[in-house]
Amino acid sequence: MPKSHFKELRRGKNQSRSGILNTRAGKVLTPFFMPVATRGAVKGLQPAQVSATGAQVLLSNTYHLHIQPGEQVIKKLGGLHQFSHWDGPILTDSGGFQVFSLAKIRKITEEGVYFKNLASGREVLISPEKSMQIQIDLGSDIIMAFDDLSGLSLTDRRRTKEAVERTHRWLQRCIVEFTRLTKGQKESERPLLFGIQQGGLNKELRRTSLEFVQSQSVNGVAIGGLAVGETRKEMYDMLEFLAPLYDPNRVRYLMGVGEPKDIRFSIERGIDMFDCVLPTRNGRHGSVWVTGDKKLNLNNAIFAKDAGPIDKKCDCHTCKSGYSRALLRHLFKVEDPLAGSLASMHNLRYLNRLCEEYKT
RNA sequence: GCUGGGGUAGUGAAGCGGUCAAACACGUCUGACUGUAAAUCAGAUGGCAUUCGCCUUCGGGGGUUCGAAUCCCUCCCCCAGCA
Repeated sequence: MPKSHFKELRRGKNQSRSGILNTRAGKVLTPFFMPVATRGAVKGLQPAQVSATGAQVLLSNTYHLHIQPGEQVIKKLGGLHQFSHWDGPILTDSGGFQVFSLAKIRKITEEGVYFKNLASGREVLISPEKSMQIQIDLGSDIIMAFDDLSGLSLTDRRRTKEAVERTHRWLQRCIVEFTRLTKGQKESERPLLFGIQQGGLNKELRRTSLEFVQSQSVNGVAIGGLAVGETRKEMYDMLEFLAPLYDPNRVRYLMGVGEPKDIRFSIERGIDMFDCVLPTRNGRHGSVWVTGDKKLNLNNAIFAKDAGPIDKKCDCHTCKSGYSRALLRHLFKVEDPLAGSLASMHNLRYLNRLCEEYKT
């Protein structure tokens, strides 16, 4: 069992907790939200702008960076931190999500997953070992195991069971490869490895999977395969079910979530880490959160002459600088990318501020 | 003034006797996005009713025809060339 890298500092509302996660790139206060920088950059934002939203950790993607520009290029240029100008910790997703999101162009085998690279037409194999190698080459600080996300066959018990079992076998292969690749590194130099729990909407599978992952030599436990199309009630039921089963000494990461209310619910069910494309994707599409977890669509005509900021109570760069809803609507209408950037900063700040509420 | 080409819904632009309230694109309005194939996608877009449907449109006016945006006459306006 690896030395614990997580320290719980205090308990809060319901089952929430705050603590410190130690990574080789620095300490991180939990709970926290990670902006998504799939291809090495948070779309439309400079690292300093991302940092100013309160973000501590960035999430990048193994599959996409492997396809382009390739981990060898990044390694040669000093690693992902130097390449993308992000000094803080970086978590890389393993490519496991692409098993789900690119379902139409991939083939799952026991060896790994074959993806058809849409740009070149070539087949690309991502196996548990390959995923580890790529993430190590990228210089990731938090490495995710390569999992099999069964997605919406959530109700198909056989497929779900198969995915869970394969995820477990792949986790063991990931650990072996990770250990091999990091042999000789000091504890303080070694990246963290997180295992991913699956099980769809089947509680027994979820329980078994969580127990399995927590029995392994991993630094953190991730909940995968939620928020992929099931109802909110189904997701909440599962988070409620899992809450008492977590290892108290390890950090817990709910992958791909999400909406402010979902993050609140999850923090109060013991989750420490989140990531999601919503703040940035929605931001680019004109959708912003305002006090009360409400959503506004800045494209709407009612904002055409609205001189106010997105949210009077917000302390983000966009709101503090006095950019009006009218300006933002106009910039969205004329498709100026500045609109998406300003809205993304606002949304990221909204989620980071939400997490900060649980830190004291 | 002559010759030729045009005037179609917010814009551009199809249609050239019936299946035309009128393709398509843009614009506009609304919605959706949860480990990013996503600065993307979906729907609506003459009026009213919004279930059947009804009403008013294709520069203006007048004809032909069972029936016209589509054919004829006339007027108005644009564009090109020639005077």
